[in-house]
Amino acid sequence: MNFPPVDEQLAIIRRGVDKIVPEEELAAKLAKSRETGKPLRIKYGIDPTGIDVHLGHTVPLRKMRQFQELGHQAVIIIGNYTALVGDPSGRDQARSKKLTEADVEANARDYLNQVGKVIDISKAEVHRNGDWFAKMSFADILQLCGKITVAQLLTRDDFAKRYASQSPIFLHECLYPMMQAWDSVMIKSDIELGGTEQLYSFMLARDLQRDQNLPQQIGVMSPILVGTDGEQKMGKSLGNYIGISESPFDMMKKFMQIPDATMGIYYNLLTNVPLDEVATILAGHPKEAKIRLAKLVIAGYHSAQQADEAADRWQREVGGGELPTDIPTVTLNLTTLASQLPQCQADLSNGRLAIAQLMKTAGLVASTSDAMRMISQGGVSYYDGDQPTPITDTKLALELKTGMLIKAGRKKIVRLEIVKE
RNA sequence: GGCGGGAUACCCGAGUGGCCAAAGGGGCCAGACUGUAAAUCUGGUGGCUCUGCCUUCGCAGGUUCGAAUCCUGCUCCCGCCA
Repeated sequence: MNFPPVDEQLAIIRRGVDKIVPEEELAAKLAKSRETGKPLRIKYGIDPTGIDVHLGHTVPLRKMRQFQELGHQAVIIIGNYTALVGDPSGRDQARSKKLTEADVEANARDYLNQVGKVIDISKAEVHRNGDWFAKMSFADILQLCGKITVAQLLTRDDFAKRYASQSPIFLHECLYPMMQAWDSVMIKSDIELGGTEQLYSFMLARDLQRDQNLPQQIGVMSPILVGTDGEQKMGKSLGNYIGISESPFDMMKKFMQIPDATMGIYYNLLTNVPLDEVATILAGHPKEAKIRLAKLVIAGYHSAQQADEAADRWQREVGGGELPTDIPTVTLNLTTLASQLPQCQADLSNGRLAIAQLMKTAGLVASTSDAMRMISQGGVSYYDGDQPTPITDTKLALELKTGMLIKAGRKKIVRLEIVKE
């Protein structure tokens, strides 16, 4: 195996990385691997808790990919056993829901599928930590526990906080970092990838590796990726994420809405564009820079062609104000509608419907009050042909025609299909 | 166990008998501007068969012509003491 020179490798590894601990050992490890021709074993562990992989998750995974491209060995740990515990990292409270083994396995497969879009899974080793944990006896576990003190555990920020505030810390949660560290022993990792919040577990792994007379791993920790709001950590619950399984166009729209100031971080962490080139790009027009960023990332999960198409479509439909190409159709059955909306029967028998009712029925708004507000603010129009007709009368009884478009606000639009029976 | 404070709309938070569908801020929605970024400005933000009507201020009851506001009980939260 021929590895690139250590300096070159270091430059690639360091990019976009927050902390390398201990940093001074990294060069030596790389040098040794280069001399002996032995690839380093790069560990990345995840808990199969049902993850919809988004760009935030791809940051360490991309780092893994880079290691693969440098010739090192990717080792993915599926924490099927640890998933039964729940990672306490960064949590102020113990996790409540417990997963079944079947859930965990299904999640694991789904996860590997998604991960394969970032790393070369065919060249990666995949282990499930249940393979070794399930075999351990209680005596084995006790022995392992004997290597960690409570004081050590309490150096963890999250545990310390919970302890101080007298929130419960369950014993099985205390074992979580130990298990994660033991994984490193079992697979003889040289480098572990993860977020900065993993520092404690990474260091514990070093202790256990030393205890087993193994070379100690180095933690390579990525920063947290901010979400599309540019402020908070990308995550599902905040709705500020871009999922890697989303359609090119959906990704495109989300990319174009990130704050300008966030582009630099995204370029750094989500692309391989050399950093000096990134500086040049960012010095140019922000819109162009954003489109370029979006295309680069989208191409990685779809294809360059699809990325271009998504960008063109965005220019037309969003930038250019053309009607979208994927307007959903709403079918209105006048007969059933008449029974659902008795107060509108007279209008319906003439093929008409009060605009607020129409908007609510079509799912454009949540309530008729909402519809009324939007109309009075000039946010609603309809297309009976190519040109929009603004609606200003909140009580308008619109004559319904199949093919007619109703637009509410900038983003919502539906096509009507009228059925009479 | 004792003492005290609190629970208000998506969130924070004002409101201590009528002028309260409830100040203010955040968020969100619509409009203007624009590169659907940011910033800024305007309006809006319980529901409805909407110039009016109905429901909401932890839960249940009571006082009153009238209650988010007063009284009683209950639930939950937070401080301080034991």
